[in-house]
Amino acid sequence: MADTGTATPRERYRAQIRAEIKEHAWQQIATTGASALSLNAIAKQMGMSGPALYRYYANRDELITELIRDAYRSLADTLRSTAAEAAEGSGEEGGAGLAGLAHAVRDWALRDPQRYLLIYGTPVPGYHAPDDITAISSQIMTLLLDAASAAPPRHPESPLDHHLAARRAWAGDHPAPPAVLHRALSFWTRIHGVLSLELAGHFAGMGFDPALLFAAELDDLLTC
Amino acid sequence: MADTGTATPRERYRAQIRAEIKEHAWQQIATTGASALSLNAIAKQMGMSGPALYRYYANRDELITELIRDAYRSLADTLRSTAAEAAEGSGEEGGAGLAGLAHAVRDWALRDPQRYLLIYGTPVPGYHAPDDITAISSQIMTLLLDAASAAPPRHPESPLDHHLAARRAWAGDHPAPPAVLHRALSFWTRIHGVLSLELAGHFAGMGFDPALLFAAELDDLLTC
DNA sequence: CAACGTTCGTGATAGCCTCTAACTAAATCT
DNA sequence: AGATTTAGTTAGAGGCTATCACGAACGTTG
Repeated sequence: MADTGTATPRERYRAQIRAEIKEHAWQQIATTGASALSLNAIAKQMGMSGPALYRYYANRDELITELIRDAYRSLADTLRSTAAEAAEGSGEEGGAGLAGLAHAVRDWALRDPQRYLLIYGTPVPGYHAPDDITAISSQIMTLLLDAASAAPPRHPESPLDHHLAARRAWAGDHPAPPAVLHRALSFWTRIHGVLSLELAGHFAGMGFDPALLFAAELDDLLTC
Repeated sequence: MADTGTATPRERYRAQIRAEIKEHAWQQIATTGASALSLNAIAKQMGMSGPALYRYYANRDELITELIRDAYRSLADTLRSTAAEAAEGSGEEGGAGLAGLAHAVRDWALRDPQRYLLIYGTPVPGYHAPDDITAISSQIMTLLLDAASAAPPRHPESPLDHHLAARRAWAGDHPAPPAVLHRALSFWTRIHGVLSLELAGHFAGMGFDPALLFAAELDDLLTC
């Protein structure tokens, strides 16, 4: 994560403490949620006094921003390697790429639900992510567009397709046709819809298996 | 909301103060999010000292729970009247009910995004809603099932349908066939997926019109 | 090696928060 | 009118974020 190879001992020590702080932060977020994250509590857990943490993070926001950045990076890495494996294994099996990405996202999210919700959950109204984070999120979008390009479009072009064709700046310089832009967006929203309701516990008392609903949603998305 | 007709003056005064507190709370939530809700700040806004509020709400959690309850009630009322209008206007126009509900949900959510996110956004890990709130949420589910029943199933039965047929307790005593249970769940997850990403601001920098994506998603949901 | 500047961690402190407790004043009930 | 319930106050405990001044450890450099 932080290259501890080439640096002064002081910088290596500093990087290690920062990493240790983040570990405690993740642990705390996993159990109490991001809104209850306490720098003070982390400091106590690490055996030092409260204000000491401010040597490593200027404030609570900066720590949370770095957690968000790491979460995005982790998701992007996961999806990148999933896409690479899919491209290697089967030559061009339309939709297998998207299915692989879908399951990779769900596995990643279930591994630490609060980490997913830190990215895609309720945002704090004032917060604006720095540019390098939005860059990672557009890397993720590119992966989705690549996978969506492999699956052939099945629908006649919708009014949305024309709209997207004109406003395709968010796709960067990706050469996907309008139908693929649409397909990637729809994939994103549908996966997020079923997954976020599961993570938020809205299926908890209902008795059915969320994995089956996810699979059905994915199947419908790919074959319909 | 609270029946101020039949009660002692003291009870009416109390109910009015509680309502006033909630109004300030909603205002605060709309601008700073639910996690930053401060009883102290509300008290100051109302011109009284901090601890005075604890005469009306035992603690912060109780206030937030009541806000969640009111939000659910408001959404349920909105959808109920939308469903009633749809049933009255056009006799049985398959899918018009679902489309009406979808737009009603979106309009309701856009009117106060934080109110939607209070219900369907990131939950506090420890929190468990009281029974009367889950009762309202199952009323909403019943409205969805009613509307979904009107639209004929277009798909062959999926493996999920069998699963849902066996575990239909969450549908209460609703006589919907398995395909309709599936349809209602899919409607919920898809509407929530596109809507929650919009409300969370994930489409903000992308340039396209979220309303068109919502409409396309709804159209695909109904016609496919 | 010794002096120096940098960095780390500390306690003290301000200001915010939730929430409790003791007390006063007002309204209601008998 | 007197007794009781209730509303609101201040004081304060304990938590939090964050700043500041200070001493102690560290690395570098003459």
